[in-house]
Amino acid sequence: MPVETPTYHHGDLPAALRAATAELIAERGPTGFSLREVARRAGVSHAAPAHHFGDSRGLLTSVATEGFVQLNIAFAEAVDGLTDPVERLNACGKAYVSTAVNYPGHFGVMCADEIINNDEPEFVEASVGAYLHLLGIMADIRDALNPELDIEAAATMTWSAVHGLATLAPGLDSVAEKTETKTAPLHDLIDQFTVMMISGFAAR
Amino acid sequence: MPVETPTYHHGDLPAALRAATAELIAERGPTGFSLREVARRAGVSHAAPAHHFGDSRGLLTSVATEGFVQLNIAFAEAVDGLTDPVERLNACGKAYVSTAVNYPGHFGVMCADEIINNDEPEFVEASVGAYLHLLGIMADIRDALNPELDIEAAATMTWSAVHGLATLAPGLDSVAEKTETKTAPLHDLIDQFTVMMISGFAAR
DNA sequence: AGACCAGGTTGACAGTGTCAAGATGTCTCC
DNA sequence: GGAGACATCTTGACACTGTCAACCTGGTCT
Repeated sequence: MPVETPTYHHGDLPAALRAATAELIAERGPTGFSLREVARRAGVSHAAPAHHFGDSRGLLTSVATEGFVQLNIAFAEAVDGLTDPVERLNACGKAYVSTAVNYPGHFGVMCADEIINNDEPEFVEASVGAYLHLLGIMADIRDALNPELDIEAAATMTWSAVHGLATLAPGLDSVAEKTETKTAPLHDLIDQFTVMMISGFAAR
Repeated sequence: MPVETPTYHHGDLPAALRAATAELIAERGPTGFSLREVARRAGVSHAAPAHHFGDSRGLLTSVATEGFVQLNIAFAEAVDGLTDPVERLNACGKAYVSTAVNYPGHFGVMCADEIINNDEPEFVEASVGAYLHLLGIMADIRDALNPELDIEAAATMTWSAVHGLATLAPGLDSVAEKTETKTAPLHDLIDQFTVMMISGFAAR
């Protein structure tokens, strides 16, 4: 996330545009996004965003980058003080889902490769950083539990599982209603998830 | 998926429109979808789709429904002849990812609650059917391995894991490139996934 | 034969992203 | 302090979009 220097006309228009974008996507989903609506909410003319972000992909990429930066912060806070790699993995899983739930607008574009410039340097740095963080935890787990663990595969599986959970989370209740079944709280699901993954990772 | 009776003007316009929609979404993603472009590809005027699907949500819902119907077929074919519940779960996981990869246009809208009418009866029937299929396998696994297994939680986790994998699959290679790591083939990942999940389900 | 209607077309409307051109405030340099 | 120079934002235009109303048109039924 680039730090924009406050400008004279508007306090910090780029930040305001990102906030409005996240808000709008949280309300209507990525397809409901509209550059003009964002400009309207930020109180500027329809062409103002172009001056900071080029086109709408640029703005969405900036929001996605901000989301990954936020995710990295959440990861760092989650593992703070934890030494046991298993606990660290669990904490990061919860942090991932929490971030997705708390920043739905950001999360909606973070993995939407179709609508962002996923080779923009700042975006690459933030997203790869998050992945490397997970990979580091996996390396610790390998060292502690199972020297033969394929850490890349384990990281991919963990990311997939948590990402899927975060993606489907908003619809889980509606499915439970239709099928007349129950849904466990997200928090508990992640705990069970971690237990399963870990027992799998340890099992060689 | 409703079976449309061939009409006199066009052979089977609804099916042609669904096919064009899936093709378009596969190319440009859900946000790149355009009703007029779909009509253009089907060789009809821009207002023709409305006659069959009401608005664009109706068309997208129909495509999503078709995707779930296809998924149910894939599930049925995958488990055909298999008696061991663990093998059935593994086969369904692969069928899920295969369907997502083979029908990217359909997959892109199947879980996109923001842009479809997810309470349309035909859609509910098809999507709930797929979930119930998974739930049935989980019940078999519970009976065979662990009577205390929470099958709803297990089903949610499995669906999340496989869905996440299917969602992230297109981007895995690009991530591997950026981080200079390796990515195992999808097929192998699912195998490892199943082993892990099963050992988790059986535990305790 | 005549009415009816599903299926499709045409034309209009407001809304969209993007581009070019103009306005306006702030900075630097002499 | 005045004058460019520049970043920032506005205005206006263009082609495109989804949706609606009005209009044809080929097939069906009584």
